[in-house]
Amino acid sequence: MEDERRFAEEVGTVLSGMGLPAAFGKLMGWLLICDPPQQTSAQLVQALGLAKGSVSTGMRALEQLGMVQRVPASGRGHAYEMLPDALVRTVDARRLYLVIHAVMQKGIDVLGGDESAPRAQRLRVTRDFYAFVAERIPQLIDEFAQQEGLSQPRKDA
Amino acid sequence: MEDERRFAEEVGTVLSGMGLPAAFGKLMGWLLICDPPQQTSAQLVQALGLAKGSVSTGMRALEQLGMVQRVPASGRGHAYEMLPDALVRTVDARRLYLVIHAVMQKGIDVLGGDESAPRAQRLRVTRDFYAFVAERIPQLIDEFAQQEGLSQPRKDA
DNA sequence: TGCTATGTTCAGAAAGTTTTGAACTTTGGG
DNA sequence: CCCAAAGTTCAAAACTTTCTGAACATAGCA
Repeated sequence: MEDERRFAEEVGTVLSGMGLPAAFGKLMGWLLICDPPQQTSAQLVQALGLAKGSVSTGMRALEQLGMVQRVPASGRGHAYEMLPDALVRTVDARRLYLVIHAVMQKGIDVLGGDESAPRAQRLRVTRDFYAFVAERIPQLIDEFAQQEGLSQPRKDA
Repeated sequence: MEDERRFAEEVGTVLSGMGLPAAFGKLMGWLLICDPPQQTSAQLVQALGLAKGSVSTGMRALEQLGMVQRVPASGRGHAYEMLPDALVRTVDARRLYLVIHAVMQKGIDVLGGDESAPRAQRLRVTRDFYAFVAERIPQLIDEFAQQEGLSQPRKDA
């Protein structure tokens, strides 16, 4: 019980060290380990000692990342439940790679758009690498999903 | 000239949006596009309008990530030069994946160490996924290096 | 060795982010 | 339709991080 809460705190610390809000990490840690897996906002407030506002904001983020889904709760309102493959989805952040790809292309354009120019080499290698990674990540995830027997978690957004 | 400086600023903004210091991003952007590729601290201070301290700190970080190397400069001191595959190296952040792997294992331990327990499922899938990714990333990088004709950028740290 | 260019450190200022909680809105039961 | 529970928003406070620049250290030339 207390160990589980401590685990949530620890995930909070780790994610915080990666530049994410601690509240976000605590919620994630708790939802990974809590019993039952469905938790209402009120329960999360209680369990983690966070303000209602922080839970609201944090859960919205987790939802938008596709890590958590709402489920009907008895009475009114809803509960949240983390998906089994929640963290798998986060690696599928193709957007990140595509942003870098775009910036590198812009750099090449600044240099006159000549890809073969020696000065453009670093930019070109970087651009191509991120394109390569963005292309490969979905394959990697599929491969894992298959060997693990998960249904494909392909995200379309 | 002015476009190039603007490019550096833009990389600063993008990386800043990813939780990294803006000065770090500006240095990276400038080193990706500058001519000549070798730049002294004084030149970086001048080009980017950063304080000496910020350049010093930022360059130390870029060096430790293996993105930049010191090269002898005429006169005293040294210059920095970004490696062509600098950003390729940053994806090879296996440490990140292994940290998450370790946290998930800890969570399973909190639950009594029984991997087959239903409650441990989310933790187990996550742990295994990060192990999988940590294992595959080097392969992915090698594959890219080969198709691009780069010498292997394997980092041992 | 003295002198200057170069580089680093670090304390405080500036900037930015997260958290909180009170006010507000929404929802659903009776 | 009213009321209470549930959820959201947002401004201000608390906190954290980055940036700056002056003081300090180091290295090489003469």
